[in-house]
Amino acid sequence: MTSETESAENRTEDRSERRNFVQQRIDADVASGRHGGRVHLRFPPEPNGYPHIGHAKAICTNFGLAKEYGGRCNLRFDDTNPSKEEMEYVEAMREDIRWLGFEWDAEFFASSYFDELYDMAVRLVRKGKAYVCDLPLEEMRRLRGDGSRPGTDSPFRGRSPEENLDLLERMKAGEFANGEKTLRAKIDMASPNMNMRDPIMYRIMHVPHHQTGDRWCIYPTYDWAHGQSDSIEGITHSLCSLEFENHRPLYEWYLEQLDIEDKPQQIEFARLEVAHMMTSKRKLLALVQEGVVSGWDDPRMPTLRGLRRRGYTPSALRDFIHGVGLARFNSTIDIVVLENTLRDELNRTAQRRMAVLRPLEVVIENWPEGRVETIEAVNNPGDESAGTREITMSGRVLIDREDFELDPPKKWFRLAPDKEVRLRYGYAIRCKEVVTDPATGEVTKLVCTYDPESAGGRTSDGRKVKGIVHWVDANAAVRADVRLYDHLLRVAKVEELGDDADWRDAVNPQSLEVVHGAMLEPSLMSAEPGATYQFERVGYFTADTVASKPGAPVFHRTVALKDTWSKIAAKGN
RNA sequence: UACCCCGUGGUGUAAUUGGCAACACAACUGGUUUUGGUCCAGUCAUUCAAGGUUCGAGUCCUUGCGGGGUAACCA
Repeated sequence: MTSETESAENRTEDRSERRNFVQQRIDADVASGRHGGRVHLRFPPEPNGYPHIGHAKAICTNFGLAKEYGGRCNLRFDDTNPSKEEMEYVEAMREDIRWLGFEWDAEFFASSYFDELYDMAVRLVRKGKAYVCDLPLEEMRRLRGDGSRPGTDSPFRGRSPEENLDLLERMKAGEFANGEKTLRAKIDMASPNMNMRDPIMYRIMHVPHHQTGDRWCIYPTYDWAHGQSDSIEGITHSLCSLEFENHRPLYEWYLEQLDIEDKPQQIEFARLEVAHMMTSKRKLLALVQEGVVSGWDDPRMPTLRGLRRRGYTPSALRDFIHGVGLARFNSTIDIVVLENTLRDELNRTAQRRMAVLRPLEVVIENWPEGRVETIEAVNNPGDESAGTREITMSGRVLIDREDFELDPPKKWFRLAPDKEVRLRYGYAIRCKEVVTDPATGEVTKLVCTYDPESAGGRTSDGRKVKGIVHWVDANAAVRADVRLYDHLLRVAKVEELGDDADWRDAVNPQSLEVVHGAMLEPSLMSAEPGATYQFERVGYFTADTVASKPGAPVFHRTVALKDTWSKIAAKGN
């Protein structure tokens, strides 16, 4: 039983019940035979940054939908602006898509179509539907007007197709400087839709391109490239985010002018926004550059490599995205939903271990001198096939400082003076004496007794021991650093701080806490980097793939366990 | 300001297209439990507002209110 198959099954099951608006559209098209009944999608990232959780939504949606309909999905790098793009990001994207569990049917670059796109532009020029404009940036902006005022025709709008053709060729040949001329579609300067006010198709950029080198010095804009690229690839449904809504008429206009028959359909849906996460490339870059995080793969980052290193699994991410659904409404989902999806999976799959983050020594005074007992511990109570392991117990154990209170609050059923708790898998112990440092008042040691009849969950007289604490054998435990991560943002959204606040104030200054000298069950020493365990009663922890050394893993908290006690404590006090 | 899109529990999505408002998470109650975890049971909305059409409206129409997007030679 892998989580892979399980989540796939869930999806199929859901298919008959809940259909989002995109599925409903595709259902209708398949039924009516539009596009010949084909479903062909594409995922079109611009290679200008590391993929993050937002990309995961688009990836899962496009590849997932294609799979669901038995259709195809291409990977297409939307590389029309070489000044922002790099091969590094192309590689990262490929890697992360595969990690998420998807494979593209074909890979393309928008730049592969530069020749065809140019020929199409020539056709539009010949038809009198495009012209070369000499207006400088500022002037063009002024003449475009704004929402309440119609624009004014460019003085170059009336150039003849012959003149335009000549100028376009010379633009392509590199005769002009950056910004000196543009190719514009001739549509309607009075359109209420700004995108239709003679939008730019080509701009001059004397910049080398990671795919085409210095072959081109004019580059198509997104609008001019996108629909045509879709059409060339035979895309049926072109999914994009909501902010492209106003571009749809232009998308369709170009296809119409080019007499394209089986037109791909642009469908917009809302981006994913997760509270306490940040997906602005600019801001993430700043965090990396300013050393706030250790890199793009820092386990606090919302990047797919950050989440991967943190211990997120592809299936948990897919399940999360699937659960969020698709809509045309901008919403923010709470990060606890993401965390819960992960916990849900890890609860089923992660082996249990014991680890004490902040050790407190417990001496068991009636434990027979020198005796070491071997105890069999279950690896996963919900999965018998996970088997068992052996741990040892001696007269000196370590428990977590959080599990002892000198003056316990109400409903406390952990350890306290003269109170009894059970050591998980081990014996019940009672606290007889508390040793404190006379200088600081800090508790340094507890002296306890144990009930020799209390192995295996019972007690000598049948009394109930409500509290159970995790522990390690002081003589066998191994020392390690453990990193505790918290949300990168201390507020749900950066915008909460107000318009003139510095977004850096939204960053949680305590997103990382390093715990030195945690004591772990010895079996954890052989943990493979990337392996995730549940530290019982504490949370899920992953052996860090970067910081771990052979035989000396460094663990970090992937996600904490649900903590009911903190709620009770908060209410009761 | 103009144009476009969108308003369903605390959150994210459903509602057989005009027919008993459903699912998940969160929260709260209780039960089980050698993890205060898991698991189980239960509780939690007259669908932004007003009006209209209709036997019947979350769904259609009008107006208002609220939120978002756009007004780059970015995508």
